[in-house]
Amino acid sequence: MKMSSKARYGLYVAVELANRYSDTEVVSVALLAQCTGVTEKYLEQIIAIMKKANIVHAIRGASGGYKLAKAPQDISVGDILRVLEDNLQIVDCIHKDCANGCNCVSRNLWVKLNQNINSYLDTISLQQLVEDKL
Amino acid sequence: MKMSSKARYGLYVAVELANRYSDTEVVSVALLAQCTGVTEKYLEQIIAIMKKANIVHAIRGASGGYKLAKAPQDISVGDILRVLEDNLQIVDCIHKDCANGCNCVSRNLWVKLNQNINSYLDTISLQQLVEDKL
DNA sequence: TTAATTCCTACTAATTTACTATGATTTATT
DNA sequence: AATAAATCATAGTAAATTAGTAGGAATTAA
Repeated sequence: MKMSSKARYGLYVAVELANRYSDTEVVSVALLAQCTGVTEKYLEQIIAIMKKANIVHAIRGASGGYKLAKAPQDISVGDILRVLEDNLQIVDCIHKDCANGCNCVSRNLWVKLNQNINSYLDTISLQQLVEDKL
Repeated sequence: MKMSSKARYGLYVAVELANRYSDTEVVSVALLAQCTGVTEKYLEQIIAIMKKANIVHAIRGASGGYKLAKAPQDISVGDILRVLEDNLQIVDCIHKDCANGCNCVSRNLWVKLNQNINSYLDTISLQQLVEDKL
């Protein structure tokens, strides 16, 4: 039950973009890689997922880069982590038809735990996170 | 960020033992394996961890088996999952000295998320779980 | 003495994660 | 038009973790 590097790095990227948030400027992967200490190539893949989920917006070509698709106060940490961490689902069987062995009282626990985690992470905006107001 | 099979199976075992809780009777691994659909050999390893953590108590020899070390209302789901799921720690870097790259605002988030998960799971006793009163 | 059980520990197969690598495409700048 | 700086797309691989399998020793009730 570890948060993956993918999700952690993705959040780091979001934090860096939030710190540099502006209507006009974009940030290159090269700079994000430098700030986060993650390779450019790996970040590209992670950012691609975030782009697809409309968390970041890209400008292609020379002097292109990435920016947040919305203002930091309008993006929750939950929004970001869900797209990078398999919808923040703690166990797979919740939505599966697990006829065998799946103990239903435990299953209810997983559902509640999921709700707990998601609703907590949804209360925190990227803005709050960068201002360290948790 | 998936709960491991180890932790899930361990909780299933705890639920089965809670359902059969009595001062005198013990339950064999063979029966637990049958109820949970997990192999005896794998359950043995999982139960060994739970025994070491004083969650279950063992009686060796013929007609031996396992029982809960405490009453179901005195064991929390958090108690069980922590011993099976690396102390329910969502990221490793929290207690490490991560000089490079570790973005501290994110780190605070992991700490809070951990607290959130642990405190939720600590409010739920095995008794509540088996009575499905979440 | 036997059979039923827990206990101990080494090994292995499968899966997932975390990258690396290559190159195409796009676009501002000169 | 050429160049350079950037994103985009996708295949491959190495490392780590997870999830078991396997064999047998130790214990104890019957």
